[in-house]
Amino acid sequence: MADWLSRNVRIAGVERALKAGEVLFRSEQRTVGLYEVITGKLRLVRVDRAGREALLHVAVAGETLAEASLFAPAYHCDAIATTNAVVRLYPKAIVLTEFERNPETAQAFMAMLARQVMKLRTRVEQRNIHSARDRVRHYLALNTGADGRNVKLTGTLKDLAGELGLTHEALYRTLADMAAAGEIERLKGKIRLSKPLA
Amino acid sequence: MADWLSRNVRIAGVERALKAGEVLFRSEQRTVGLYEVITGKLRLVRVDRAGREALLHVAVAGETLAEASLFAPAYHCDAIATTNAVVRLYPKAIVLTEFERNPETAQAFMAMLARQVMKLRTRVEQRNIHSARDRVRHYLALNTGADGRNVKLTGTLKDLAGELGLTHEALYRTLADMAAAGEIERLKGKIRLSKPLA
DNA sequence: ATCCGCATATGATCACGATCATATCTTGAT
DNA sequence: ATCAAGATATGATCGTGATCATATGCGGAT
Repeated sequence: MADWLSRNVRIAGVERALKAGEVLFRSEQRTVGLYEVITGKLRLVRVDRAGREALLHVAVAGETLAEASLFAPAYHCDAIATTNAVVRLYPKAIVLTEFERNPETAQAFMAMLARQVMKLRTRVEQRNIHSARDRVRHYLALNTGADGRNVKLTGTLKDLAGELGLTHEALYRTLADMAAAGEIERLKGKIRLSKPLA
Repeated sequence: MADWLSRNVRIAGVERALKAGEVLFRSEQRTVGLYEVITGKLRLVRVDRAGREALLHVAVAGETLAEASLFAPAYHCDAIATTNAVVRLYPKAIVLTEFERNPETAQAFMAMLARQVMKLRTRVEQRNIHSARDRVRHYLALNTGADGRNVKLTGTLKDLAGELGLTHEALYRTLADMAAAGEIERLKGKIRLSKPLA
């Protein structure tokens, strides 16, 4: 994570611990930089005057957050710790001058953003699939290893369910059904497709 | 659209017309640059050996496409015209040297990518909302004008339904219900919230 | 060895959005 | 003025994923 930033930037990172519920920044505040989530969860929300929150994103450990703040004078949403959390701040001025001074860093950052865009577009597309089974198939098809047969599972099935936009129950059932139908094989820490596709 | 690129880059753009079904590029091919969709629709897919397609994204007019190709030696998916289409190619070398020569262009590009990431994250979050009504509420809350009361509708309701990941029928019904319940007012080309939230 | 917390299941029920069908209204072209 | 195509509705039915409940398995802490 944060492999996009040069050593110069990384050493300029400032860690900060947040208690659950604590506010990292609020809309309209002057931007100080972008953050990396080290541990815990933050939520990005837009809040109306009545205090209702509209959820924009939940950032978890390893993710970067408020990238657009580099190019804007003020934040456009609120960031609030959902759990106890630790974040690392990369000050705007340092990052931007590093980009100017060292085009390679700038390119690495662009590449990281471009990859994220790709990934997110794919996820949006995945959510257009209504059938749980087809959604799982879509995920498996896009995550097979080089052999086109094995899909390594990182994290728990519950996490995967969240990533797929399914309830864990639905995922458990779907996987059980697919295994019963002989479509997949369930191994320790991975899933194997019965008929490889690559 | 493409307001991120400097004049130098824009004039280097090369247009190309595609017939429906025509392939723009295939996975593994050497990258020549990124594209902007001028008219029509392209789909980005990953194809397995059996010829099955896994849809990654559908790019429509105004969108940019294959941004990550700037930083990779080969494409990682196939791009196929779904309709007759016109695209404009911005050659990799020109774009990249422009980034080095003119940091402002680089920053504009980064900013564009960062905004896209934001937007896509928000959309993914929106898709986590299951109730059609709440999904519409989420959309309205995030798209009110400065007065916190009016939401301008660009395009048709059908388009909006697609953006929300609902069928048009579901959206029509939901809007009708919300209007009947006095939650919203339906004006020409816009929707007004009965109780403003900002 | 025991206990606790959480992941993993699986069952029963239900709400709700998808789907298919049909009708009206709007818009633009000729 | 006429016509066609597409957007906007609205009705009826159905499938399936969400929800609530309950049980078991498993790993880690003490």
